[in-house]
Amino acid sequence: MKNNLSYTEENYLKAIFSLSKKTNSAVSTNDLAGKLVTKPSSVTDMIRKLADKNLVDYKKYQGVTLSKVGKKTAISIIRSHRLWEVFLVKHLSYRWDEVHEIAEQLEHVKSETLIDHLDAFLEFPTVDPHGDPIPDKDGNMLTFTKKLLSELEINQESSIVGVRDSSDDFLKYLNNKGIAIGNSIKVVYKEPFDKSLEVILNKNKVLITEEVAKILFVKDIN
Amino acid sequence: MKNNLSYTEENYLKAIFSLSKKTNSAVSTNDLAGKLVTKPSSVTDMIRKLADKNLVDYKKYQGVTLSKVGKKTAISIIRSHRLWEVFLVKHLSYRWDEVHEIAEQLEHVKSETLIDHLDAFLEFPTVDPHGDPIPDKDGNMLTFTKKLLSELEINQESSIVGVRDSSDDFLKYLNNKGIAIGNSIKVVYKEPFDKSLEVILNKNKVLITEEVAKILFVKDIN
DNA sequence: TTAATTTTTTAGACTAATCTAAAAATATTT
DNA sequence: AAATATTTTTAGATTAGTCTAAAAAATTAA
Repeated sequence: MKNNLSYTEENYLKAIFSLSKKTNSAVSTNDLAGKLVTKPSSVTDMIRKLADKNLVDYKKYQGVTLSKVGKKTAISIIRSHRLWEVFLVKHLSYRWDEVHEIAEQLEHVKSETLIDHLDAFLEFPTVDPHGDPIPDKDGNMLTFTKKLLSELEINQESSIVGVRDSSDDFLKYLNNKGIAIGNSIKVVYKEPFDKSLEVILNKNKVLITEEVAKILFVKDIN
Repeated sequence: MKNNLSYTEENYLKAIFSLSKKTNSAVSTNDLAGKLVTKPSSVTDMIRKLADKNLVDYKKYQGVTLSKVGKKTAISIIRSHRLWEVFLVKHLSYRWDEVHEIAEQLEHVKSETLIDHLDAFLEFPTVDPHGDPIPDKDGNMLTFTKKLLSELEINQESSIVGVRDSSDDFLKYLNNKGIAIGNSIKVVYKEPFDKSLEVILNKNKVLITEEVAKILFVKDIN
């Protein structure tokens, strides 16, 4: 039960989790090296080590998948990361585009109880400041398919869950328009000519350009 | 200005700081090895490295002292540690005897701004849950000489700043008697026979045994 | 002030995580 | 299916932090 993984091992598990989520299959050595900004040979070494610890399943040249324990571990690190992000934004007045790097460090703090205490203090949030779901202590989390606003069907009730990229200018734009994560949004008309969208945002009719619609993530409601 | 020290280097600086505080002179290789639970040869190696980075002053066989930069760094780590302890006790409902280990990890999280944000969130506390002073962002902190209650002179107004050792039983005892950090305390009579103390604690007369008086830390007021 | 003891340093080795360069396996093209 | 290209693994080296064992310096005792 006592894991005691190194900072590095934990980051590998997270990376494997996130890559296998996308492709839904075994993760290649090369992709992992890309994600972790390291060399494929280093990845092979580390995967071996993780396989020895039964955290991943691995056969030479076949890529790697998380074992049950490995997946559980990865999810608990993601939980930690996202809860810390909530803390930083909600209580330490960071903006959600500033917190990733700090949470990358905080997520590795080892304690049997810390994250559950933090969770309670934050009143059991279910999404982080980027709109990503936070696993609960058993590893369950909301599943929704995040898509770009530009891909949303007409009249589909949905809500804003995040942004793809976050320049300062874009954040100011969102602020100006009163757009925030959690807002309800529905496309009522797509202008064919310039692909701009007429949307109902928090009960107000607003015009959104294609450029913006390709940065905002939304999810369908129910 | 950009330090970027390793976890280990930071712990050496902290250890040197705390040992030189006590003896007020250069710290010996052996003492450092004892404090850090490592071998003297390892200490020599690391001190070399810290000396190369101008964090300590070191001459072979002469022990080591912190440089100006080294001292500043050590104090900022201590600041971080103690602020995190306040957070854990005040907001995550840990007891003050449970937080050290977690704070040992949190103190090493690197960010230009994190600790100042945390400080503001906690409303600029000046002492940690053990009663130790918290340096402000410029490194200044309250200085007081912590002593055992058993060493306190008759009629000296003082306050409780911490405990030396913290068993569960002792914490329960403190709870029972309504004794907490920050309470005002004054010895009005020392019984020569059993060395028990008659004290005024928060305006109430209380009897304290020698055993207890040797666990409680107090400081003189003004 | 020598001799014995203790402290500190040096030399050489180990582990974790990484790297480069080369070899082996797999995948893609023709 | 053979040739070519790509991916993955292996082999051997490097760095940080540690270790043991032995040598050197400093301290204490006789």
